[in-house]
Amino acid sequence: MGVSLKDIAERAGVSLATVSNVVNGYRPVGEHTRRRVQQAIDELGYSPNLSARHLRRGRTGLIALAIPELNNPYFAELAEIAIREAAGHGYTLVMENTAADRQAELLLLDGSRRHTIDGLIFSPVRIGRDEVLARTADSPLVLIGEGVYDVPHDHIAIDNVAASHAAIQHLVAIGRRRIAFIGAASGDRQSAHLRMRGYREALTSAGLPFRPELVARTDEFSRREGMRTMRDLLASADPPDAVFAYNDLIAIGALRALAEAGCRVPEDVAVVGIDDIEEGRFSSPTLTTIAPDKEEIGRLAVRRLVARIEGTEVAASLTVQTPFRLIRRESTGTPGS
Amino acid sequence: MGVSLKDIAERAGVSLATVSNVVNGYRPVGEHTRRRVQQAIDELGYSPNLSARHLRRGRTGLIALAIPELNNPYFAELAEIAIREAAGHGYTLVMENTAADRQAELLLLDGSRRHTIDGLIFSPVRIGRDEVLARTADSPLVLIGEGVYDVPHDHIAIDNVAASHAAIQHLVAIGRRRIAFIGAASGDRQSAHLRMRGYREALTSAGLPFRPELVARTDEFSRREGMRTMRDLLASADPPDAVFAYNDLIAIGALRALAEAGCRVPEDVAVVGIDDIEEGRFSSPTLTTIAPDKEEIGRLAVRRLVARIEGTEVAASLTVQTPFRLIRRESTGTPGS
DNA sequence: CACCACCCGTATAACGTTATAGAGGCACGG
DNA sequence: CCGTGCCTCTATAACGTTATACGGGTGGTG
Repeated sequence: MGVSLKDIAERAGVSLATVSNVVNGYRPVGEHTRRRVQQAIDELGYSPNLSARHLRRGRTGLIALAIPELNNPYFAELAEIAIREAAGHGYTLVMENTAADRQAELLLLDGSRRHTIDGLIFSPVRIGRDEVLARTADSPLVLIGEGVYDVPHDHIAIDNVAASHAAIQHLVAIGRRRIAFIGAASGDRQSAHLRMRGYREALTSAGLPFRPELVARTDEFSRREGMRTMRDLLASADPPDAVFAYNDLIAIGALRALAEAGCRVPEDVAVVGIDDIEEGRFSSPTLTTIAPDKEEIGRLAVRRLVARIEGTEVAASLTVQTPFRLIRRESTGTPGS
Repeated sequence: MGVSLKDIAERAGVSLATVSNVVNGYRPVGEHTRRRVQQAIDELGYSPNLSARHLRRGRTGLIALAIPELNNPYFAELAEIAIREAAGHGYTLVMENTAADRQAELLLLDGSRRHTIDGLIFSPVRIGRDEVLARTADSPLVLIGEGVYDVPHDHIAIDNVAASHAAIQHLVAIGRRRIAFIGAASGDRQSAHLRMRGYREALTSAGLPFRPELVARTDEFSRREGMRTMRDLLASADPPDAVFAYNDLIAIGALRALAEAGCRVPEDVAVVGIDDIEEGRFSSPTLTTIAPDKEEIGRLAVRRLVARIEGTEVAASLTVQTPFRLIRRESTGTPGS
């Protein structure tokens, strides 16, 4: 069915290798023959068979982006950026959904795609340093998001502890004293621990007490869980006057619970999230958030992975902390008002 | 680097072909040798090289899902379903973002992935029947979303006209008379025309006049545009008492504009969208919407594509209309209140 | 004029699979 | 005892590329 190099070669009256060289520009080809070959290519509508190319080259041209949930707009936005960047480097990006499942993460880390992909960009949730070190697959790995350190792989993340500090400081600055944290998690969710640590440290440095009853644990980082836990907090003996949420989705769930309970935001309860998803710019009230530089994270992750795959980058593994900034919106009171 | 069939064959003391047969189960293999081969596979940790397999089989194992925007939660949710379904059939799904750009759509439809993918699931925005008919690529194509008809390809969509009817009927039923439509579009956006037609027809059958000044055109189907156009409508001489939006994103933008203007929803203005994205279940107010069966659309699209690829399905092309239902939420007043 | 260097092009061997044709052994019926 | 057929297994030819080694001209140089 397809037009192959052979067809082009016959038509142009040259050898296979020459056509290949015209296509790849790997070796110089004389002006005259190049013309003829190019013309044959155009006429027959040739495009290379990637399976064959990849077989020969030992690469597949595919890279995977493994994220815990596609439905989380943060990851959808990140994926869009990564797909674009990958295409720019001649790679196709495939998405892998780990659903924040430990088994799925282990499988992916170490093999399920072993011969399918040239490299992996991975946002781990459930696994840590030991599991990453135990990996046997030999394709390059770039980690995104915090939680795993001191491993021989490139790593791109924001400083979660510092981000939490910024959020809490902002809430303190607008006069809040009883600041809750929604999104603490059980054992293996590393980044939840880091954001929690930042929360706790920032409270201390602001001279505020840490109150365990103001920390809400969630099973997942979803709107639903944000709503559920916010309701619980409101029903407690001494409800908070501010909420710092693990991410924007939880924050939006919290906003919903607050609206249902008839609480005014930010007057009664102020809310801050992390991620700066588009949704938070249009919610009522709009959501104050810590905005990571998604563009930078997505592009950098792809670039470093590609560099490793192609052997351009041989330096030791690198950890990059990308910048973030606080974006004030209505949920903590706009600067003007 | 990789372990190949050859390595397994040597270790197990059998031929290449036998190992291949054990792996694929294509031909029966004796119990004894099967054991030995399987053991060798386990010991050496073999996994097949997909590039080679695909080259040989003439298929890549990749299918593409081309959508206008990954950032639109509707498509993100659909993508997640399709990825899962594809994996279940042994295919890897790659996402293609057309950004609702005509050139990008044409390119994709007809070649950019010609040798990369076995089939394409396509949600066209800018192209119509003629362009689809002019396609030269020979891989199967499944269309999703409305707008292109009478082409020799499977096609899965909801009935946009009927969906619009349902939305308008609901608004009429709760007593609205001045119903606006946000999301009309210029020339080539087929589904916008269909939803607009349903809007117009439903008005007529409800005995309401069609008022051009209540139709708002948007450049894209985004929250931002929903907000902008809603503002314009509110500023007009005789603002609407209800809004039917092309999709939930626009509806959410409209909700935001209404909130900023101090309008009560649904008392002053009721709002209905289409898509049933998660976001609309947590917005304030929650959003009444027409819910397509995304699970069905995503799964069916993949299944039919795979059937075409593998030649299982040889029947003439089929158009399937998947069900939808109206979900009443706060933005049109809950049934109880 | 012989030699080397160079440029442009060719022939060919991989890459790891799978499908096809066929070889060897064994049982069975004639 | 031989042909026939089945059941396992093997040898091998593709699939479409790219990389390597090589050949045949041309021009410059000693």
